[in-house]
Amino acid sequence: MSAALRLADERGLDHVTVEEISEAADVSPRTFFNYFATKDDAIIGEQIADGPSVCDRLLATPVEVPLIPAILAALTPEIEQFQADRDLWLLRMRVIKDNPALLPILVSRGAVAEQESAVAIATRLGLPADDFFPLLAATLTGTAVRAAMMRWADTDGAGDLLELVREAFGVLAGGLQPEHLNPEKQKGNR
Amino acid sequence: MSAALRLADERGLDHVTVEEISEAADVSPRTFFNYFATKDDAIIGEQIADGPSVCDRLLATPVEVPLIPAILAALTPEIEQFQADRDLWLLRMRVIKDNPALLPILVSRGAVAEQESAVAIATRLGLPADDFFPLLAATLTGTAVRAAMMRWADTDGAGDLLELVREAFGVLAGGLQPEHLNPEKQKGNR
DNA sequence: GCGCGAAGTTGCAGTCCCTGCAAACTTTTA
DNA sequence: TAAAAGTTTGCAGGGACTGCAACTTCGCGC
Repeated sequence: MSAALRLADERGLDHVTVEEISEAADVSPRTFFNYFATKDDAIIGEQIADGPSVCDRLLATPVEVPLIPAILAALTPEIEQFQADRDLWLLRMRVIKDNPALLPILVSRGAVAEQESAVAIATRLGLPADDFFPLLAATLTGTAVRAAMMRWADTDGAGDLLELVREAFGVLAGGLQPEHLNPEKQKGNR
Repeated sequence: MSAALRLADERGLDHVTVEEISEAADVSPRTFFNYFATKDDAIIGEQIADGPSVCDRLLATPVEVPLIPAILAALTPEIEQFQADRDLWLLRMRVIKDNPALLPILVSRGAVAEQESAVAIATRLGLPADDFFPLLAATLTGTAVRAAMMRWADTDGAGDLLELVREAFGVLAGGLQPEHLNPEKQKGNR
């Protein structure tokens, strides 16, 4: 994975062959494919295998807690994990940004987790499993997290990822009003 | 495109080769690739080449109109176009649902348009082009539209797509409160 | 140390996606 | 009717990916 990321960052993903990656990693190309189904998978990584744990945490949160804070709380440990693997993720996001074909793949990985989250949200709210709202809530919050990560990567990890996610959730909770952005910055302005 | 959709629907995308598609369409495989960069492109289609027009309409809407209604209005003609090509899109969405690998591609097509919309939103609100909010608003609304389309396809196009999009935007505007869903249905309940 | 089975690694053959190039073919224009 | 412009096609080839069978590696009881 590191070999793939490094080479893709240096030369661009399509100018790197699986043969080169495997050579850099000291394995045969065949072995590469024993671990990654596709070349792209070596860049994206196993992914936020958080599906289960996020859902578990979401279900464990008391029902009194409003939806958005509950989701945010359930997500927090994952976010912190991202920050812990800061360099890995910044490199990964840079490569993804330079190879737009990868972004959709990143999204689709989240889609599975979102599907599961949707079910958790439905049970939380006592809605039928096939209601539109839980799905919508899951995909929208997932998008918010992803946007925050992009933003984080765009600023080279200068800001605090968790804070960015909070901002994004704030906008979401506030009904997409610009005023709800950057609450802490606006505090300083008043 | 129809040949590709038909065959993919019948057998599953990975059990159809480009050679078969081109044969069904009475062209050579080489010609296929003159029109579609990838096999997947034949399924997804040229796509919502609405990028420009949606932005234009958004910029043309008076600034007094709140953001969400403005975006909804700018989107409406496209949505209606989807409904007009109902069968095409329902088939397409079914194939996409059966081949999850395609979903990311659909998303990425929208991503370009979203990027442009973000700029339009920024100018509309008088925010700097690199502000977080416009990007967030563009990706969130894009996600809402996509979720509505999925929902529409899931119900086999039974409901009204535009109405579903309105519901999704309502949830978005209402800060992700379940109460904001299905306003017209709730009317009947009161 | 020695067989032995499980697990991991590799090579090979083959399919399919996709590309550049140049030759044919078709249509338009003069 | 001949040249120009636009399309379609075949061909050669690179690279992703898979199934299979052989080969190494490693731990373990003897």
